[in-house]
Amino acid sequence: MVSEPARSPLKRERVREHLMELVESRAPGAPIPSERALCEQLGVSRPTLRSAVDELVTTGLLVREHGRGMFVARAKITQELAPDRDSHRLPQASGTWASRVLEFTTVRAGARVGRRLRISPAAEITYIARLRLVDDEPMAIEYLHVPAVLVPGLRPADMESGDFYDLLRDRHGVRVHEAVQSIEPTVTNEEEARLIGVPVLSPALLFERLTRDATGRPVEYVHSVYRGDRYRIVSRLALDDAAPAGRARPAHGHHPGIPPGDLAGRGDVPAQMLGDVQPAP
Amino acid sequence: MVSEPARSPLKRERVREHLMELVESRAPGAPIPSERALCEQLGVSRPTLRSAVDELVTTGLLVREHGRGMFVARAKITQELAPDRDSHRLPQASGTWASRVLEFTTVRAGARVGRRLRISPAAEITYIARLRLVDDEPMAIEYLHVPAVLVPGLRPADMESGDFYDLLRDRHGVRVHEAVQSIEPTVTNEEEARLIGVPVLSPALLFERLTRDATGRPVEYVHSVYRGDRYRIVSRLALDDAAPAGRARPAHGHHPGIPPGDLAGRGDVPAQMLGDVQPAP
DNA sequence: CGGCCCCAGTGGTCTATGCCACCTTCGCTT
DNA sequence: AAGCGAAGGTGGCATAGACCACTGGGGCCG
Repeated sequence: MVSEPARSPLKRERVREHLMELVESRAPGAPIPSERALCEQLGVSRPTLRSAVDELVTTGLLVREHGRGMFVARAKITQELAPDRDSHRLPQASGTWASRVLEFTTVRAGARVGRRLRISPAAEITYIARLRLVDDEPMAIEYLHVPAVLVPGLRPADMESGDFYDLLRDRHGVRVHEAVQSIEPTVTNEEEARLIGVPVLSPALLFERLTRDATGRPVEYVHSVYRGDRYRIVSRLALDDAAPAGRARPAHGHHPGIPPGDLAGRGDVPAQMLGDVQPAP
Repeated sequence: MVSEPARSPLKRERVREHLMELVESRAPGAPIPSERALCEQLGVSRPTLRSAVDELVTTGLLVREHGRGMFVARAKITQELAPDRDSHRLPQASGTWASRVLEFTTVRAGARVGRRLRISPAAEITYIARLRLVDDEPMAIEYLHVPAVLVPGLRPADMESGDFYDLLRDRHGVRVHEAVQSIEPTVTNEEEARLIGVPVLSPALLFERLTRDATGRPVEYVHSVYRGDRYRIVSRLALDDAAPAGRARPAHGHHPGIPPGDLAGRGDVPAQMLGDVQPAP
């Protein structure tokens, strides 16, 4: 990550070095030469130049604007390891949350979603994509998949206000009971980046959730992407041996980020998660 | 991301969809056809095919092996998020965990760590960097910072086996009580990528944790990076209205990934996190 | 003068192609 | 039988060129 004057046999590396110096010599927001001009200056092809630029865009040093040019990034999007971050952002639950429906259709479930919802791939589902906003700024994209038979007459406007689970209960007689949710890191693709307003390949959190009613019937499959530069999860962990009476002590291994002791590991984890069974051959 | 039978004008999109179904129809670790074969099958050029594969690789669905081929990624290690209900059975982390100490020194705390641990920047801390392995494969890097006065005589070997919190209690008389932990997405830098064996800029989870004893005194500040392609967090959520008597119903907003209803914007979350107080200007 | 359109320049996508580095395998050599 | 080495397949890197989509401004036309 640091200097290293050693020249790499990779042209990309050399180009990247040049670009970084170019960035540092300019003020934030300043334009840099066009791709074609840089290609000629550096004697490389455009795909090579672009691939080098891609890296700098990912790390947040450069921004591209279609039809306008490339510019030195205004502020660091993603901070590198050492979190000197002066700005520990506001608590997650703060701000005013709102939704904007991007898409609302009834389509066939298809193989993947059908498997998760335990319905036929040909069965119809209500598919809803909505943007989640906090104080009018995009925070996440949510893709909902609900078996169509469960929510007859559902309208897009229903998804822009109020609580969906309340709606399910009060108007469709469906009471959500439990959910299994997975959280993993990812990076944004083009569509996600555009919708939540961050560069492509920015860090993000990917949530997947399968919700069931009391009978165990899947009622919704949700897939959502939260921008990583504005969202984080905070948890308080009780580690005490002498826990408040009557409450089981959560062992270390129960918390993400606190692996079990070296000899403790073994594992049969729930083989099926989110209903996506993958029978080994 | 999911479903959406709508065809995109982008070939990459179409190719990606094909690849995803191909991945899901195979067991983890199974090989998929070669790049050149897939190009012919799908009628696209190799750069296009490769660009689509790139997305799935950074997403963690596919892995490439130079000279061997492409394979469906293995399942992720999963851990359960702090269970708000009594944690039932099931071990929360799979695999056999081990550690390898990379660095073990005593240094001055410095401004950043000193602030978090509530000690003088000039005070000495024991700094430990260790690699966390699961089934002998690198899973995470952990950077521990502990006030040196708390752990006199601690040796590197102590950090390679057994539970650190047990060690603190039994040998140093320090009983950890609670911790505040934040989880956020990031991407690997050069060093991290090298240590945990993933490409640079791969998705990863960044944990930060401040642990305190019963008196509220900070005893450890941990900063760790988990590879995103092999690790995820899974949580079971109880959403029932009619919750078991006497237990508060977890409101939606309390779960990451389930934002509060549109009008609900509330927010009581610890204003200060990880001891890094930053009064808003 | 005002509004519209067109056009040049920019990034975005895709193709076709070549060569290199790496891994596996299989047959030849010792 | 054991070892070695060449061949063929795989992913990795880079090229040159074409066309599309978007932006902004300047010139044309009303």
